[in-house]
Amino acid sequence: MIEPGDAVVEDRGAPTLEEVARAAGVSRSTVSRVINELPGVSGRSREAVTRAIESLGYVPNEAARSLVTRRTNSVALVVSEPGDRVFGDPFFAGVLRGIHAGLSGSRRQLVLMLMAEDDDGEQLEKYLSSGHVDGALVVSMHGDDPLPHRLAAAGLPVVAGGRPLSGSGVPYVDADNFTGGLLAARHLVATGRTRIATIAGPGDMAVGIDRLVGWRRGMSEARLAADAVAHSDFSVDGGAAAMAELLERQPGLDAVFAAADIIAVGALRELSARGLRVPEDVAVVGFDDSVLATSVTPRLTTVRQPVEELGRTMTWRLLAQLAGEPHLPPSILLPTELVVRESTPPVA
Amino acid sequence: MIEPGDAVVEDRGAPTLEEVARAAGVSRSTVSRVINELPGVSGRSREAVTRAIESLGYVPNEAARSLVTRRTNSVALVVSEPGDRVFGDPFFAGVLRGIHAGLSGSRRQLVLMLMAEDDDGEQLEKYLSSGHVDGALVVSMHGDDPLPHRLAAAGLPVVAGGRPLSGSGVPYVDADNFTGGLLAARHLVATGRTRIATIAGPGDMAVGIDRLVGWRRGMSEARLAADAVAHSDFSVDGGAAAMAELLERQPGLDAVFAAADIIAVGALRELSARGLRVPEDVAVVGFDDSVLATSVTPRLTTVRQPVEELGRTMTWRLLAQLAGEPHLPPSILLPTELVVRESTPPVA
DNA sequence: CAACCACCTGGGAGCGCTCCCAGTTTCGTG
DNA sequence: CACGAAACTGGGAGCGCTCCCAGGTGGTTG
Repeated sequence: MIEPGDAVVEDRGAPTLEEVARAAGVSRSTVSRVINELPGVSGRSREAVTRAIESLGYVPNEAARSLVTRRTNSVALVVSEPGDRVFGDPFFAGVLRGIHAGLSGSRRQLVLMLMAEDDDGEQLEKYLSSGHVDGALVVSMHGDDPLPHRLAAAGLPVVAGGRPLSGSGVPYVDADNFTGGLLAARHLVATGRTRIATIAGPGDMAVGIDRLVGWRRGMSEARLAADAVAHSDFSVDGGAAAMAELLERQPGLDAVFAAADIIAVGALRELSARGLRVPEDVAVVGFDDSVLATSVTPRLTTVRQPVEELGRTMTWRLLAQLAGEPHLPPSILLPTELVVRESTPPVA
Repeated sequence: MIEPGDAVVEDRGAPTLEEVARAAGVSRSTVSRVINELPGVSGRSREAVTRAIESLGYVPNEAARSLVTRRTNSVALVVSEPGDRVFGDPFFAGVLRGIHAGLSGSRRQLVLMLMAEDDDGEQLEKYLSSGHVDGALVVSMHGDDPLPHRLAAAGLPVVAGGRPLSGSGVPYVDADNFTGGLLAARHLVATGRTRIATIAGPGDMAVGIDRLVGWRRGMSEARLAADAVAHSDFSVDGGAAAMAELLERQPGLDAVFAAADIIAVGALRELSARGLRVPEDVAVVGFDDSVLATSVTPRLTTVRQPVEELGRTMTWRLLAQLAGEPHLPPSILLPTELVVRESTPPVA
């Protein structure tokens, strides 16, 4: 109960534009101009406003701003995978770091959206395509995921991380996996191996396919048979199983290109279990140049992809699109390079 | 140029409440009531509104709503660490999964905020404490991080993941690291080891301290000296270096408790490099029960902590607080348990 | 010195929603 | 059958901001 005579304490909520204006002795409009760094404000006013903002600790109300500008100053990072796989993956960690770096300085927030296991994306699609975010970065593991395309079709600016298998025209950023596979094959050939196998990634992912195709190309360049192929998911156990399968089929193989370091680790385990020495009996090349590559013995020759750069580039591409920049490349391939270590010495 | 006579196409933006109301033949208010599941709407109206919403594909404008309710329906996940460490860490991945699970069904978005390397948190603190999110989950690696406390002091509901070192009263959820360390020590004692060392985590983190203190307690229970202590960060190399240090100081040690599986992996590497066999010469216990524990040979005895549960509990605690629930526990400790594998057999 | 322009400033309108209150209808009861 | 209560409904106000336009002020020019 407020008694007459009580000092009614002023609402101590966040200060508004209006209050800043009053404190600075100018109008709402002028404060707004200062905040948005628009021209047409005298030095004197600008300074008064800046001081008032400082002393009141004013922070613009994003909701109010968003209501009128129809921009949210946020972009979504959509991970369309049960999450188990993606987080904890050093590859993804690097991408995320790149995204963050690319976003810093743009005053935009990152809204993380994980696809629920039981969700068909309906919910998510509706949410995203109805103005809650300005754009979306979609990291799909499975290249045939329809989500990126559907979001783009709904008018939301989208950049995919990794080439979507369905050539849907969604702009994407990816590492040059084809060249990576090619480099690996060429390197193994150059070291003198001839019975070269590969453990490719899943056949329904672009990474799986592209690296495999690159390897095939390298094999055919050298006129070697390119039929020792096994597939594996990105896990140690998967890699081990695939290695076992290859050894059954091709007991005499002398080299293997694994489509990921983690797969290579599994291969190492299986080779060791069978008493095969690396690199003396079998040379091994990985992919990623993750921390794994240098943690195992022997340290892995591997194909390095610019992970952080990938995240940064995705973000740049999206922000540029949001800024309405013309002549943006529809998609971008980042270079991969071979890093030679002890797992692939030249044969004596 | 719009010529007179041109059919001016109606703005095809997202439909508004007003339009839904018109389509359903009711008022704005009634539609609002339906959307917010408030009582006091006849079945007939409710149905008409539902149909209209469906057919127009209406999605509420969060900004407008947020402007008046002063709620944003989003919570921040603050990772106050350069990110390099945190993402890619399977521990964090599990926590994140738990957070997501805890959030699903609450209609709240997760806004990811990584602390920039060069930032002192000023920016972040200002942003967070001025109404941009309803609450924050703070995952700090370093326990003396002032951020959780400062956010809470600014009036933002905050739950910390991991015990903040400065006993600032911020509610937190953590694994029972003390008991974990205790269990590890007791187990090693029970298997017949007597010269037991530990590689603790960093001394400025609660995990480092609590696990160490638990181990010390276990050692003193058994009237064993608890002075073979080295510290390490959470990395393979750090673990190896610490192991080396311990072996210099205590050449005859027969067991080591590493405060993390990744540290244990480093220890294994160093032991192997020095020709010491695990478990014959030295028994090893890890912590986390991460995928690492079962990837190495021999598979590690380790202390399991309920990682996903941790994330879920943090989220639950925060949402409960936001909902204004009374009698919330200020902080919560989740149980840890020992998982025995081949790295710690009883001595013959 | 009138006329003009460039520069700056302030206030009104309105973004889409929730909340409040006043009205209207419907129903149960004496 | 009248009356009050309960159930439902609709419109106004206003959240804090941006955008637009109508002014005001000063300086330059013919």
